[in-house]
Amino acid sequence: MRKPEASGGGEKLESHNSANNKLRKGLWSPEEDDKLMNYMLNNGQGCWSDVARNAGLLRCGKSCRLRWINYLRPDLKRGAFSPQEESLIIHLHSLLGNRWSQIAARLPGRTDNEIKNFWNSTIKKRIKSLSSSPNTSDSSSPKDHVMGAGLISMMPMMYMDSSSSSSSMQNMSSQQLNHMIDHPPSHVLEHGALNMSTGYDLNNVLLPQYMTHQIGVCGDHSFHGGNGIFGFDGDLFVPPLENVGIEEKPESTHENGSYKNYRTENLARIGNYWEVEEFRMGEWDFEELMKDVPTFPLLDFQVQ
DNA sequence: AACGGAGCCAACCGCGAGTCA
DNA sequence: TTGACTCGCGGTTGGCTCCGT
Repeated sequence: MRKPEASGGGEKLESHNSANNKLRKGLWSPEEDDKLMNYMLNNGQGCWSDVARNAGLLRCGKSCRLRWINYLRPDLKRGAFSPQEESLIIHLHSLLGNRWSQIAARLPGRTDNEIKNFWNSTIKKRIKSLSSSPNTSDSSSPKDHVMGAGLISMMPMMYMDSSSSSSSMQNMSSQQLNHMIDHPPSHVLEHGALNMSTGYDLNNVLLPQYMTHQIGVCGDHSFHGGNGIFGFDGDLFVPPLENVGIEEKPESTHENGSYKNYRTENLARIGNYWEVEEFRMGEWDFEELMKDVPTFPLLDFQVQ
């Protein structure tokens, strides 16, 4: 947190304005929040520097925008991330990398800043701590199929080429691991860890393990039954992205289309977790998938 | 009770992209 | 085409809170 201060700065160009010497920085006071909230509710969003001026705030437009988006917006969801949201973030991060705004757009009520902070603190820390766990080298270990051990075996492997070995992952320094977590190799972003047709061995550890953990993460939290984020209906596993707005595509499109739905053959329950004993993967072309990204439905507050 | 370290998270910063005159 | 300006994004900072000693 930053202490409120009455210094200039903020937006580059606004700093040219001598009046900006009075611009406030740092934490927002309740009075400022009230002013901005009232203005936004009455007038809607316009030019942010006008918002700042017209609302009677001694803030730069940029600061007003940030405050509105990250804190005052009425549709914001408060509180801790649910297991489903956590799983979705991990999944989306594996697809999108550090594109927090795009990830946030698929989590109603959550902001990019919130997700970024959550990732950098909670998830990254968890991944790191688990990476030092001796269990993570044995992908066949049952421990690997439950929440916790799953995250680390999932994340780095998603970023690995199938020719890489899990043991080489273990030899990575934490710095290297950090960098890889933050910056997935380009081949992952370009071709996608989910591009089943290019070099990812679907029949062994990589994706089965990943999918297992998606399930494991959810545990009893509404996964089974199809009402959760990761809907599960009969033996058809619905890819999470579909549930957050990707144009639905028929299952039979794998020849010319972009992907085919996952299909689980058998689910085995291990304690509170579900494990996929065997399932098949269809094709899911990442580039095709990403073509849809800009066309995802906007959240309500974005459509104005 | 006091202290210090670690973690969290609100907010800032710099940059690139888009728009318009 | 160019420059001024705004917007939005991702990375980073640093103050507050929590927790262990």
